[in-house]
Amino acid sequence: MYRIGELAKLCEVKTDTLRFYEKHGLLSPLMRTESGYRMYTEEDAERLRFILRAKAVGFTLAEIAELLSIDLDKSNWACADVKGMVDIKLAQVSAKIAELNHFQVSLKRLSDACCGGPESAEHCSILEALESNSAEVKRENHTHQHQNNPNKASCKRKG
Amino acid sequence: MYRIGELAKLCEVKTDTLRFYEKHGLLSPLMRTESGYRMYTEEDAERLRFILRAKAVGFTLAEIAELLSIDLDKSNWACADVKGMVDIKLAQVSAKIAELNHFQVSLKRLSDACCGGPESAEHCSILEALESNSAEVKRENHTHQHQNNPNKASCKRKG
DNA sequence: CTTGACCTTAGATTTAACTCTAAGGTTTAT
DNA sequence: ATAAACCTTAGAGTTAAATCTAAGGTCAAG
Repeated sequence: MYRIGELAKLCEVKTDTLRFYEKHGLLSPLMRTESGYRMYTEEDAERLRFILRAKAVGFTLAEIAELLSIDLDKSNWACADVKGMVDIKLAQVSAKIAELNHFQVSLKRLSDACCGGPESAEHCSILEALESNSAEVKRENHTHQHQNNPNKASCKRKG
Repeated sequence: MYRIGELAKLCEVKTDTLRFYEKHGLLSPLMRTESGYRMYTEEDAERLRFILRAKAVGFTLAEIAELLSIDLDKSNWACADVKGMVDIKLAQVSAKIAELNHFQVSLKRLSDACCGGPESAEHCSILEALESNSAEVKRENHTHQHQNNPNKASCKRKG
């Protein structure tokens, strides 16, 4: 039997989080001491680990609540139901990755076009790309290069 | 000159969004009609497009506000400053992608281990994986296969 | 002159998952 | 017996970016 702080430490979460999970119906200790302290059993700890594992693969708490209720009533559910949830989540995750890949490609293109030097941003390719409609990002061509920093890669490049 | 609804339609955002951007200092039309209607200039429209382009590469509104203020005062900023912001965002995006890739791999593994059929979830590999500590996901081996659905791929696989 | 589409404001609500605060009761170690 | 470390509750705050609501003013057409 664990007190809330003990279970929290054991599973590396905050006590706040355990109370939050209780308030949202994910994990409610069956027992309380006379003075009202929550007492968690090993079974409660297992349930918490289930929650944390499900979180670790990307499920939201609402989805985890559903998974938990299925888990407690397995015989009335089919593999198709469970796999369905996983596959929906997989599709969501893949969609988010696709969006972020888009961001990543665009950001990389912006970053690569900019010299990143001490030159004034007056001709910064990044700002120009954000100002203009074009999908393409133009390389900088600083007409007034700084005399200092001779070791820095020049922003003048062919193209 | 555009009224708020016109600019909103032009740029495919809601009027609420434009008022929200104004409240947060991103886009404030210089003019109002006598009756108080916002009147946006072409310059305002360009500024909105800047905002939308920056959003499209993943910047938050707070970051976009910073980019806009740099853009209005370019000569006092260096390329390094601008590129720095892009590179920080790139790192954040890459980190998020890495996390989601982790989710994706785990979910795929869970999905692949489950037959997804009408079999009872009592021996569902996905639930078992969430219940147990092991990183590995075991394939299902339904001892009581359903007699119907003979066309469905069997959950019995070697391994 | 009235209907409908548009505009104004301030402020509340949404989503997700906590995180924190205040005010107080309990347990344990010294 | 008292201080430290723990626990309780209800409820507010956080983050981001809108989105919605209520109550009302403006404008063009018929």
